[in-house]
Amino acid sequence: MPAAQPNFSTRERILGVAETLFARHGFAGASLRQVTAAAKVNLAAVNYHFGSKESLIEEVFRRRLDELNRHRLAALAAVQANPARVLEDVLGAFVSPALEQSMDSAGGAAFVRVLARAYAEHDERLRRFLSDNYGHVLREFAAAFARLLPHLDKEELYWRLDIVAGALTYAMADFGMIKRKNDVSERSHREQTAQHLIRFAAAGLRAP
Amino acid sequence: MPAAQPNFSTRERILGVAETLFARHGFAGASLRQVTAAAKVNLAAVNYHFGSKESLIEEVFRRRLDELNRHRLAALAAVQANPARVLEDVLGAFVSPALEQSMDSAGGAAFVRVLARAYAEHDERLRRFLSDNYGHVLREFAAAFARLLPHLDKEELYWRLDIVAGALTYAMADFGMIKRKNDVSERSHREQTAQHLIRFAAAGLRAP
DNA sequence: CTACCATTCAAACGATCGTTTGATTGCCGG
DNA sequence: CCGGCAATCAAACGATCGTTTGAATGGTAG
Repeated sequence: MPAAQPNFSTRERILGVAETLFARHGFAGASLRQVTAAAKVNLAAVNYHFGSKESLIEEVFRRRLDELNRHRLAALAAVQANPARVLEDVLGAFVSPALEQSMDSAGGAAFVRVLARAYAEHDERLRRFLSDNYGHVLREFAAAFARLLPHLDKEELYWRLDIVAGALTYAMADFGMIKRKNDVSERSHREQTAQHLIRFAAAGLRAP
Repeated sequence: MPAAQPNFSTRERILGVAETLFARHGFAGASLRQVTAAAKVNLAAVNYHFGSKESLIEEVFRRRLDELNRHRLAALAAVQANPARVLEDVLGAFVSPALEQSMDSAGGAAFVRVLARAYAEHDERLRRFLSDNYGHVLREFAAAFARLLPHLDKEELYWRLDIVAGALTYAMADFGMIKRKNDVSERSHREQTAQHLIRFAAAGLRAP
């Protein structure tokens, strides 16, 4: 059960707990009663502060995506400034901010899982929301990859980026079989994940 | 809305529609009332034929997994018989049966999505069920990969296979952004997906 | 102190959930 | 022709869902 952080405001406690429970049980599977009970707030607080469950879901995304997008674009800009940049640098600019976010905040690790779940939901409304708030970042990265992979035509590049996105989402969300061992810290486990991902994806993208 | 195939038995109609709706809305998101209405059967038929919703979910898996596992192991055995086999052959033995299954049957395409959803669900009971009915196949493939990738130690290999599994699941479930164009048949779209996947994964696995 | 306003609260709303019941159907062996 | 049995059916069960209501609370500006 997710911790209810007593020092935080009602609104923030709801967001934090909702993030964790959505990650664990899905959007349909986690009820507002479970969320408010774990957050130690009144049931009606969700509709008072957010209007509806759907708006709460969107707010869970917006809170983290704003920050994540900013960091990703900044990291990409820093990489682009280096004329000697390689594929691994651009991949790192995409992965590292997600990695850092999942360390900083208590629920950050859960958010990566929530993001992965959103992909699994074919809900049209949710996909549109993500596309609106996320699409321009993906497009900038696609352009950066295109410049480093001139041997791939546009269609081939899109195919591969789609695969990369899937692999990234999956691995960062810990959907796979690999379990973190007890003698490895959460931090170094995620760092290892990112490192393996980047190496793998770079090789896949470079394939003739 | 999924088609209710009038010629099939009540039991089979339920399984087919459930597969489609679970793929589209998730296990918690698709209700038995939606399933039975679309299948044009009585609501009580689910509990009569399957006992519970959870048992229905398991039966949706069992029906296709039995066949899929058989075909994958057969394809792997065929590949292993060839001394000149390469990485792409083993990857093909894993991907092709899923590809063919998604063509043969009406709901086969949906099943790949259901399988991907199951990974996103962190439900312990469901993961155990999948591990029991699926684990030995994954282990056989892991051994086959290990023989072809002697430069990777055991841990490194597991990391990469985990990434490959994620990429495969994601891409085959069409979770990504790439949309099938109208002038491309469903069949050739999935064949293209598989082909790109295999090429990408082979390069990623071969990375030094 | 009082009046206000944002917030919290217990309680209830109607809808929908998975499941169960008991009657009804229709086929099939004797 | 009839008894039995698997299958289907309408209806209802209690539980839980997201949401709404109206009163209680508590701090703050006038």
